[in-house]
This record gives sequence, C-alpha cells and structure tokens, in this order.
Amino acid sequence: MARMKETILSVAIDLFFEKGYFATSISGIAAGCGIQKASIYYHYANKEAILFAIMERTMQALVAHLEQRLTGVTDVEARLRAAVRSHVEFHLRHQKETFIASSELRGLSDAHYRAIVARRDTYEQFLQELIMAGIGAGCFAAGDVKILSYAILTLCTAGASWYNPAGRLSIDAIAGIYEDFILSGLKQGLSEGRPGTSAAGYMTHLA
Amino acid sequence: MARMKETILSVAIDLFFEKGYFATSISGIAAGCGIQKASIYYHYANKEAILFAIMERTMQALVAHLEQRLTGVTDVEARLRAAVRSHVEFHLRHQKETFIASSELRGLSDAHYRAIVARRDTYEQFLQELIMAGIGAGCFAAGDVKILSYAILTLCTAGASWYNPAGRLSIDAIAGIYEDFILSGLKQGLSEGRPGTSAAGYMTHLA
DNA sequence: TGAATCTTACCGACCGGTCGTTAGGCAAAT
DNA sequence: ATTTGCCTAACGACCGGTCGGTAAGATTCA
Repeated sequence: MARMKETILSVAIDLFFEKGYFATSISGIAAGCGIQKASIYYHYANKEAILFAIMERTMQALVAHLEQRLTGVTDVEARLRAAVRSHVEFHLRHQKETFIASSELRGLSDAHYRAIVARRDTYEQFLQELIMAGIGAGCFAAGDVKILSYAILTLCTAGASWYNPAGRLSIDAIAGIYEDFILSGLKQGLSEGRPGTSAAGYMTHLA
Repeated sequence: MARMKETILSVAIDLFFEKGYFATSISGIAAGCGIQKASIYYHYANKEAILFAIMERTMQALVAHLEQRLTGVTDVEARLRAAVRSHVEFHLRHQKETFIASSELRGLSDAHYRAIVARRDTYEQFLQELIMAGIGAGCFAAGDVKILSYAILTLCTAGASWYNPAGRLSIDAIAGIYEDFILSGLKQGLSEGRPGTSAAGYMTHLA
C-alpha cells in the first residue's frame, strides 16, 4: 500500500519545516516513520525526490485552490479580494508546506527547480493580470504591477512564517485584515483625488 | 592585521546568500579567501561564529540606520514614513546580509539565537510603538498593531529577496512605492468614513 | 646592536562522525 | 512463485574541527 509513502511525506514536512531541508537527515525522517533509513529508498529515489514531491503537490493544490475560489466571481474587485483571501487561507492552512515551498527552492535539482518556478510564475502572472484588469477598469490606482503583485504575494506568504494556529487570531480574521490592507493599497489616492506622490508615472505593463 | 577576518566575512556573506548556511562548507569559504580551511579557525572559533558575526553586525547596523533617520523627525506620520523608507533602503542596500539574517536563524546556537531575536524584537516593538502613536493621534485607522507591523516589516524585507540592483527600479523608487502602499493601508477607511469591514474591532494594544 | 623570545597568520595532515546511497537478504502477502 | 515492504550491513564522500608545525615579523633583553 502507499500508506508509508504518505507517512514519509508528512514526517518530512514536519522536519523540513522545523529544521530545514539540509539540516534534516534521511535517518531522521526514517526514525520519525519508525523504519530504517534504507527503507526510505524503496519509496523515494533520493532525498531530493521527497522535497520535490512536497513542493509539486503544494503548488498544484495552491493553483487548484485559487481556481476553485474564482469560479463564478466576475466583478474585478471581488476577484482580487477572493484571490487575496484564497492565497492567505491556503498559506495559513498549509503553513508548513508553503513555508518549505518558498524557502527550500535551493534544495531542488535544476530540472525540478525549473518545474516549480514555472508553476510559481504562472500563479504570479495570474495575479498580475487581475491587478491590471482592475487598473484598466478604473477601480485600482495605476502602479507598478510587478511590485504590487510581489507585495501582495510576499505579504500573504510571510503570514505562514509567523502564524500560530493556537494564537488569538483565526485564519479568517487574518485574511480579512490582509484583504482590506491590500485593497486600500491598490486603491490609494483614488477616492481622495490626491495626485499620488512617488507611485505615479510608473509603467503598468509587465516586463 | 584584521584584513583576512573581514575577507572571510564578506566571502561567507556571498556564499551563505547564494547556497545557504548549511550548504556552505568551511573549505568553500576558505577557498574563496585563498587560504586553507584550518586557517579559518585562527580567525573564528567555528562556523556558527561566522554566521553570528554577520547577523550581529547587520542587526546593529539596521537599528543604527533607523535611529539616524528618525532623529529630528517629530510628526507622527512623517516618522512612520521615515521608518518604512529606512527599513526598505537598508534591506535593499544590504540585500545579502539582511536576507541571511532573516532566513538563517536556525543555524545559530541557542544563546546566539536569543541575542539576535532580542534585537529583532526591539526593532519590531519600536515600529509597533510608531503605529500605536499614529492610531492614538488619529492619523491611522485602528487595527491589529502586531499584524500591521509584521505586514510592514515582511513586506519590506521580502524586497531583499527579489530586488535586482541592475533592474529597472531604483532603491528610491521602490521605497516610495512601499511607503505609499503602507501608508494608505494604515489610513484605510479614515477619509471615506467607511466603517471598515473585518478589520474593525480588533485590539490595538500589544500582547 | 644582536641574540633570544614571543606573536601573528597560516599550512598540511588527519580525526571521528555523519551523510546520502547501495547491495543483498528475509518474511509476509498475493 | 513472485512481489511487496522492510531489514542489516556497509560504502565512499565529505563534513566541521583539531593537531603540530613553520615562516616572518615584532618585542624584549643583554
């Protein structure tokens, strides 16, 4: 059965999150599974394959989560709100995996690195298109789309590094705060008619 | 002379940034300095001491940079703007060191870990006090101070992970964008008189 | 001044230990 | 009888770190 294969993955997620990929040993993972380290190689070709399996699965689920949350949402602002919320919720709900996926890219082989980065880029571009649509529709102020998208993504991603499931704030509450914070950043100056200080004049197209 | 001691530090910064602390070997650092690895131990007690030296120096400089930028600035909003700008500029200007300082904490010994985290906490608390002063003075909307401060810090810090010195945007331009983005986030709803959606009702004091 | 001593900054060789990985075998399940 | 899932044992490579030693310069003392 594939039960042990899943166990290995879940133990590896715990250890990679806690001590980092390079500081985690195969024997440590094996011990966490209650087997010998040689037995790991029956299920995975090598250590890097475990890391890749975690990242691949996480990135795939991240994209699927976003797609599901956007189906049926047509209003531009509502779509971006939904995207932000989806992003935050996924990252907080899958705190360990997303932290690993964003911090252990260096552990991947060249081919696997390219595969994961390609998925990440697709995700980023999708968000950038949402922002551009909003600017085009006049509900967001003009700004540097790349920087804004990075800001949104890293803001939400960083949440996964300090979020405490036992803390005082729920995932929903945090998502709400981020949602408002980001939306007001995107709309900045629009309602006030203020000419905008340094953000004005930057290109809005992608490089 | 202490020249080699500095060379080791600068080579280590390059390698830690590029490959990570655990993936960098003492012999690699030595090779980068043009000496044998045993000679490293004449200048530093062990590998971790090199990491600590980098972090300690960086955190000290970070605090000093902020203090210098805030002297003479009294207006609450201007102080927060200056703090954000100081933070962004320092992180982009010392991209490698700040990236290491924020991503390689796990490489430190317990005692050194506590020392660095203490410095980081002091810095965070300082920013939180700035925000609270702004809320108290009525120029920022009420919100969760902890979350807001984390948002500001991670937003700026993340810039160090994607900033390209040879890219199309200058440090000054990026700092300006972040400054406006964050300020509008902090002021959200104030001028519009909108009751605020999910951000309303959270405590503004520190835990 | 000159000899003796100490300090600085480095080297080559080596240590114990851990790493990821492989080979081969064994017992239970199919 | 074969496959599945795990085992014990061992491999070579490399790790951080220590050792004794050394060449060159600075300092001390006669």
